[in-house]
Amino acid sequence: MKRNQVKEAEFSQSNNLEKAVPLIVEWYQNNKRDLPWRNGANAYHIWVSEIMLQQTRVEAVKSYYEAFLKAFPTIEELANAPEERLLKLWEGLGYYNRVRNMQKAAVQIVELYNGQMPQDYEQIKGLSGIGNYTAGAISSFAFGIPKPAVDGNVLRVISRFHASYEDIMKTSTRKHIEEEIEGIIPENAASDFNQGLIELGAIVCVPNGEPKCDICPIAKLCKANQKSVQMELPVKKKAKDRRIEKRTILIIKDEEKIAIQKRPEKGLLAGLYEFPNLEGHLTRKQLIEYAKSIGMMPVRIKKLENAKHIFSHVEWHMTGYEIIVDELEKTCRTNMIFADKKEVMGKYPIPTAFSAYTQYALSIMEN
DNA sequence: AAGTCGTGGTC
DNA sequence: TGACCAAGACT
Repeated sequence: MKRNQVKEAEFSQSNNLEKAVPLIVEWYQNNKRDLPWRNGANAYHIWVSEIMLQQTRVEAVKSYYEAFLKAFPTIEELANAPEERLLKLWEGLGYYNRVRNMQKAAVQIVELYNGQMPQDYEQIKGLSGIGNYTAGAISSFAFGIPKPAVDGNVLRVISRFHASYEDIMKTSTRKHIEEEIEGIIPENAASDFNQGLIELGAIVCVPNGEPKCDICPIAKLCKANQKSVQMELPVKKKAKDRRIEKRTILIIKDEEKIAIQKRPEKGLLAGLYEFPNLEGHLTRKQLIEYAKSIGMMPVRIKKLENAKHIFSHVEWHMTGYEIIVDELEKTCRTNMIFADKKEVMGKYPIPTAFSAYTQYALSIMEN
């Protein structure tokens, strides 16, 4: 296709989407959900919500959002928080680098922008953990800056709107859609338009099951609706298979405390805490061998239930043992930490992956 | 460009 | 049950 024909095609598509703009804005103003982060337009609050919402459902975010802002009411307080406290507040939300990057950005904001979110798209995008989508969301939601905020909802809505079979996982597809939106985003309603597009994807042009075209404000303009191909779209290359890892989890306990340890600073669940664990499914014999090697004095060993945890790209198939030892802290030659029940619950961030064993550990500890 | 990085809901 | 999916960013 020649250059002028490409331009013409883009123009005719944009022209059609342009007709939808006022419909989306009006629909959003009349149909938006009442969500905690939609009270006012506080840039910090919007930022926190957008980071939490990345790859995460609204219902899961709500309670974390409230607790996080209560703990850190200002960007400066976030910048000064101990990492362990941050991670404890993020415990169970997943993608823990999000909160570490958010703190890095908070430090940048304190040092460069006097503790206030800059009101400039490029400066916002320059902050840690803020990519194209989140920069556009903060810029437009908080400040009305007319930049696109293209997330998974928008990709789905637009690819259906044009009945486009471009793979939405490709960088090039997202770029095309961002450019198209940049061309038609209304200067005086950037926030409502961007949020409307997202909200439309969230509650009308839904990802699971049949989209609700009967209540969609732009159904008449939608190519997928006209051609009845909504369920085929968007096109998304399927994820590759997960690898399986076998692990043996150890609940090592003396009369009052349980052993935990800090995970490495990089990689899966970086910087969080875990129960000591070993690769593979160990036999009782191997376990006793291991206990001896670190100077542990096992009094009793009990096999625990198996558990499985599924991550995006790996599965843990776990088995566990409870090991009762004598004088834990005096005999163990490791970097383990010995925590009481209160500390396991309220201080150390322990990911959900271990939940079966965390529950068991808590059940056998005294208050 | 493709792999990494969590968890819980849905069909 | 298992596969897919969710307001992505980083390397």
